[in-house]
Amino acid sequence: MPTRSTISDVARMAGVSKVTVSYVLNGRGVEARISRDTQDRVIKAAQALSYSPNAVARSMASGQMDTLGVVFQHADYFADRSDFTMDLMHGVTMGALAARHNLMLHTKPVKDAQEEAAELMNGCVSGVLVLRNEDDPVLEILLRRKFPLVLFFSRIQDATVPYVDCDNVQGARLATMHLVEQGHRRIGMVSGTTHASSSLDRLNGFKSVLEENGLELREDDLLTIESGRELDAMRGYLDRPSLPTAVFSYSDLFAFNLIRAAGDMGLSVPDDLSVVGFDSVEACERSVPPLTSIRQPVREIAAASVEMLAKLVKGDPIGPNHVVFPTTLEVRGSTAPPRR
Amino acid sequence: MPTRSTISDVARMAGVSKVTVSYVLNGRGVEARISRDTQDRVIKAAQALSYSPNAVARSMASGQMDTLGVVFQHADYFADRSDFTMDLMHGVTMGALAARHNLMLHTKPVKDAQEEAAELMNGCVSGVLVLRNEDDPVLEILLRRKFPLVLFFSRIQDATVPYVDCDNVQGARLATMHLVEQGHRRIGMVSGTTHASSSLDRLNGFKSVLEENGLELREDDLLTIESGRELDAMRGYLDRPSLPTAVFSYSDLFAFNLIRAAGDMGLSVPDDLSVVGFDSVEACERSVPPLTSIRQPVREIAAASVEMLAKLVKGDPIGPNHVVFPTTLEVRGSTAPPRR
DNA sequence: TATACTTGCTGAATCGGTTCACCCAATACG
DNA sequence: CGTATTGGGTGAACCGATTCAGCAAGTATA
Repeated sequence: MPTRSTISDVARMAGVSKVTVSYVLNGRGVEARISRDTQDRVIKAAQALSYSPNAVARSMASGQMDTLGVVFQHADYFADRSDFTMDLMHGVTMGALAARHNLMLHTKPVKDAQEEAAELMNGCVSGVLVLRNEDDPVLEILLRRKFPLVLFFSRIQDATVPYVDCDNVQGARLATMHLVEQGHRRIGMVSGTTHASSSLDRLNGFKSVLEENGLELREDDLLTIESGRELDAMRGYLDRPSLPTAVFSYSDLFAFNLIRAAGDMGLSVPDDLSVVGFDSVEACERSVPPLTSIRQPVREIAAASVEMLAKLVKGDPIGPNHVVFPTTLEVRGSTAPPRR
Repeated sequence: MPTRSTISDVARMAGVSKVTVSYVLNGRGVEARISRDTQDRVIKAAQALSYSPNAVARSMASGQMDTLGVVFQHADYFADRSDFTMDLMHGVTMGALAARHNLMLHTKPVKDAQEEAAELMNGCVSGVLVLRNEDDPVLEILLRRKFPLVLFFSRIQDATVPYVDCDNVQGARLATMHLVEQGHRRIGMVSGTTHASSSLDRLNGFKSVLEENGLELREDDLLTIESGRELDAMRGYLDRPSLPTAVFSYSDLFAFNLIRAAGDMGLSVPDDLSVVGFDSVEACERSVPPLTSIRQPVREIAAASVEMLAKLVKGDPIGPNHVVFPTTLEVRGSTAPPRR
């Protein structure tokens, strides 16, 4: 509310023009050949008035903003208290810190994709980090309008669109190979929504290992969770006369539910059923049994995404426009050789 | 990057002036007496050009922004993966959604408080949500400059500064009364940093109950954790010839560490030592023993803070400028009557 | 017929900066 | 001594909206 001092105030006080103030305060004094003396006067005046430039006006004039947007799939992205989301937030904030940018969470309600895209492109952001998938309408509009964006934890067919993600195929392969090595011959999978690239990649990685080992994936050994009601779905999955001896789960969350469902059905993990998760959240260590899982470097991926986006909006070369981080297998107690 | 259509483009296409377009698109057509006919033409043109107003220019002209800032204590606020932080994020995003605002995380690095405050006041935000404490230099500057702000999960002496928080005194009282009711006569506390209002309030609530029950707080039964090395501090605390039979802990995190330290020292919880935490994080239920704790409605507090800030910047009456949510006691297995 | 409202719309100023082209004085060069 | 060159600085346009005062034409009132 209180009226804050402007560049004109500083100019007046220093006895120079706005232009001079602008140059000096932006460190372009030399380039604009402003004398040391004048520079000092300007700086003194600025300090005296505790002036600091209005970011809005600056953006308006220069067309550049120091803010990057972050877009999630849905408004209540933070509803589940997952390590994944926390690590993601930690990663993006650290990345933004390093890139000297602020971060904008797009939370203004919108009525349709068109409006959402408009909001994004017209917000005070110069680019956005997007966690969306193929054929997301908002993503489509942003791409069509060539708005600077980097996908993170997701990717789409169009290879020209930059993304940063972990190697989901490799992660799934690690998990599956681990099960194969333990001697499992009938392995199932609980997959995530077919709309997410991570889901499809993990499924493909899983299938590829089965194939390489001459193992067959029975149709009903693959459970696809589109959304919600997981526990019920898991129960249904396990309530069959003949079951796989091991299951690779799209996520740790699914895995925990699967283990719980197994318990409900009187199955013991890992004796009756080995389970591998994905994400290696902290709870893996405390769960009973501790969950074998695939770790992806969430913070690093998030930070790298911001870094890439920052370069992109700045016009710097971004190097490769696909950055893929490796994953690692962390063996805990939920996997064991199948019972004889 | 691609040049986007401006209000002038729309004006040209519709054959009217920019002014008219502005009025129509802002739904002020009636007020400005624009004919239905003209309005239609403008709207058509805007759609044809898929125009949407530049938020920066709009803010510049109107002096209002649709963005609220969020400021935490430190840059790596998301480093610990706590339910508290997740719930806070969930709350603020939901609140922002309801208030039709975007949210800005201040992550640009700064060299001092002065610069940080300047960054905040000059960023594209019209007000900030602040989680800071008494005599925080940034907070001080913001207040001195009368920049719109709402404290959340914290408060300061100055009663004119609005805040939203839980009733920390009452929460501490609930916890302590529970221990007293169980028959404990010597009760200790692990307190948090003396810089945080929540910490002081909980300590005061704790002390008040002791006093009311004629119980004395021995000096060495109070452990104050300023930061880090908690586990060691807990060990030191417990490594004494004579111990309290119960301890109220500032947070669940501290409580878990205390329980762990107790285990290390061969003490059993709750047999040798009852422990009450604060926050009632999810892990309370899974821990061994499950942790008795005080629940505060983090999401509601966060959402209410945003709501209040939104009103504040809009100039609407905010009602009471202190909003305090009650807390509840959740009894689990970590508390029991003292051993005879 | 003159006056007063309405209706419908727009010109110009403004927000607070940035940027480009250009100007003036002083010194250097030939 | 005339012409470049350099140092030091500024005027004016512009970014894309908003807002207020005012104008012109048409209708109602007296």
